[in-house]
Amino acid sequence: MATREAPQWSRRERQIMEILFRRQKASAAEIHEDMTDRPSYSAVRAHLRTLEEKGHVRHEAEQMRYVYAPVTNVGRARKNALRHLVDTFFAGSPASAASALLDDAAAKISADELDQLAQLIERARKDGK
Amino acid sequence: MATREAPQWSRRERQIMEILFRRQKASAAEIHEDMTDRPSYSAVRAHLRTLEEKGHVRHEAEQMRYVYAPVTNVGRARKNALRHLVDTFFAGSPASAASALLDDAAAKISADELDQLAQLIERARKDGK
DNA sequence: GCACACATGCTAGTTTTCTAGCATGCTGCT
DNA sequence: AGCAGCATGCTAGAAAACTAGCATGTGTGC
Repeated sequence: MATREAPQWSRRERQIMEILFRRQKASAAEIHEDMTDRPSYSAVRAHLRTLEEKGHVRHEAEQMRYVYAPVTNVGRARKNALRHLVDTFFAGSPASAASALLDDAAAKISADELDQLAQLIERARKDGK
Repeated sequence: MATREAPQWSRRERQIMEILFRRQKASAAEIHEDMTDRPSYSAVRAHLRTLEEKGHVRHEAEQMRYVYAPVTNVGRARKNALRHLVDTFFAGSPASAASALLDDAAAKISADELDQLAQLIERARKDGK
């Protein structure tokens, strides 16, 4: 178990997909701007085209330009990403991952958010019983 | 802000690095076995060699064979990976990520772990004040 | 000593990824 | 109409990734 599959995307494709996941949708120009390590605009468009051919991305025409979005449901992608990260870095334990999250960024979590998390834990406790 | 850089590793390299992060260290043969989508053993070794040249991996001789390990401190890699995931999928909010973690896998978190998490939250609350 | 098992070093070819540039079409302005 | 600005479609070449196979070295058992 826990064997690894080759990532489905190439370097650039992955970079583009992540931008799309973050922005939900974006034009080729926006994606291009979002990259530090910027290839030509043309190259980005070409990648979008191949991503579309492979079925990872779709586009809509929005007043004269295309706006791209991931085909995969974002929630599902999120879960996959989480699971993958938990597997590779936290020996499959979501609890360790959560605790790393809390630990590292404690300062940045608001009181409200802490309350919400506490509630979640409370609920999990009850479900578990 | 939140611009994206091209991933530092190629497909295969990434796959290999993740196996190494998960196992901490492994021989070429072990890495090879860990892949579903298996290239030749030789190819794996070649990748390890280039990863080593690029400084991502180091090896030690351990009774006649090489055992490879990531050069990056695993803790640091973990944090990077978390930050990256939080940025791309949770709009930079560690709290949302943590809550997704708890939510999704609630069933799998033991009572003890829940207690620990609750403690962490408690502590974060106090620090915040 | 010799063959076998199993390890690494290296090289060269194939495949995929990545890229730029040009052709083209549409819109709005003068 | 003619032109500028900005969009897409496409193609072909460059660069990087990926791979296999052979050469080689070193212990182990017969």
